[in-house]
Amino acid sequence: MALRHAILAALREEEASGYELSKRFDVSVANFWPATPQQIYRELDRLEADGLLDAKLVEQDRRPNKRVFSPTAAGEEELGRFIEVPSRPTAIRDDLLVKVVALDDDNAEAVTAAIEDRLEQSKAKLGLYQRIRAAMLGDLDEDEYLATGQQLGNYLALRRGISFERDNQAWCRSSLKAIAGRRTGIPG
Amino acid sequence: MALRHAILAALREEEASGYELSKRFDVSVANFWPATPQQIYRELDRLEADGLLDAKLVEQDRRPNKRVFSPTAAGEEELGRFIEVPSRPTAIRDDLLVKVVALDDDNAEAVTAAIEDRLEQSKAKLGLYQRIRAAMLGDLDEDEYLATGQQLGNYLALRRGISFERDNQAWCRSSLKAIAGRRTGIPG
DNA sequence: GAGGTCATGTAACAGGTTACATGATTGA
DNA sequence: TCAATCATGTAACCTGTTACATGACCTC
Repeated sequence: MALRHAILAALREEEASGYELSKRFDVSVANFWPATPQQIYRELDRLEADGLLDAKLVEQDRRPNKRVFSPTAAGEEELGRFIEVPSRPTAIRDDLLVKVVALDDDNAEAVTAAIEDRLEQSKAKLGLYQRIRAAMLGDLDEDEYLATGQQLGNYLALRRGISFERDNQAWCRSSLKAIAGRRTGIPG
Repeated sequence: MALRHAILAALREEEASGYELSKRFDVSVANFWPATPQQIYRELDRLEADGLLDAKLVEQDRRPNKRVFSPTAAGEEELGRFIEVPSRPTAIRDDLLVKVVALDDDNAEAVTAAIEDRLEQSKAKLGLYQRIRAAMLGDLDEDEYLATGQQLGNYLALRRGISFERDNQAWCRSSLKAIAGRRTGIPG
């Protein structure tokens, strides 16, 4: 049930509507807790019903009205409690590794293509993270940001995403090499 | 819907009952596609109903009978098709990073404890993976295994798990340092 | 005789995914 | 005028989690 807490944490930084929140999730939170707009809308309703969020209606001129949410005192407390209870170990569910364990002589080409595909995806993601990082750092270098930056938690989470993608790419490259090595050794 | 394909791939290596499969998932597949016994039993029933698995009843002497599953030709084909379709990017959902983005002066101690906890979990997991790796390698070294080992796909997936945990630990250590650095700077 | 393993399952629920609907405004 | 963006939602469905139940055997 960490989606609620991801939402509470995001709204604590800055209040937002469902639409705005889902945009923010796309760029930053998606790194560690992906969620579709539908999930977010549903959870916002529940959080409001449970008294953990305040909603206020903001009327706009040439745009649809929006409901802007921010945590209540109870919401802040709930977030505090969440931090105290033990985390379960990270669950990774990766299609690609399912394909890799199914590797055999007949599908080596398709598995290779799947890994190459992932490598490209990973490069794109890393590029995005690097741009977000540059924007966060501004004119500080990393050590300065770690010492004095405004959003240390966000920065640390972003670093996890960056090192994950780097690691991903290294794994893709070495696996491609290993599979190619086998294939050149096979007659045909 | 990769659970089905994870199961098909696992059964292709060696037929198994639901109980045996869930044990195997615990030790190796859990690395990239965790699943509870209940999920596995449900999916086995569906796979059989869809004609992708054959079930045979094995009667045992001093133990309950078991149903042992193996892929049908249609099951093999389904796995082949799965490998051809593009993978979605990995979804990581990590409680701990939700806590980290919620970091502030008041909860720094609790967040620190959560990271330390994760570091210990990660060490335990890495230890497990290393033991599995040693068992797979036997008396081969890594290069030899990559060139000639029987279960290249499994070995590559395991390597992903190992590097993920190493990376996890490096992140935990550097984050603990960054948070501690802040706290010594704060009066109190 | 208590607790663990072998073996399978039911039931209820929470969480995540996909498809679709609405309707105004803005920019190419 | 066509597509994109802003803004919110319903509905149906699939996947994952948790709790519980059964019963025999094995080991201490």
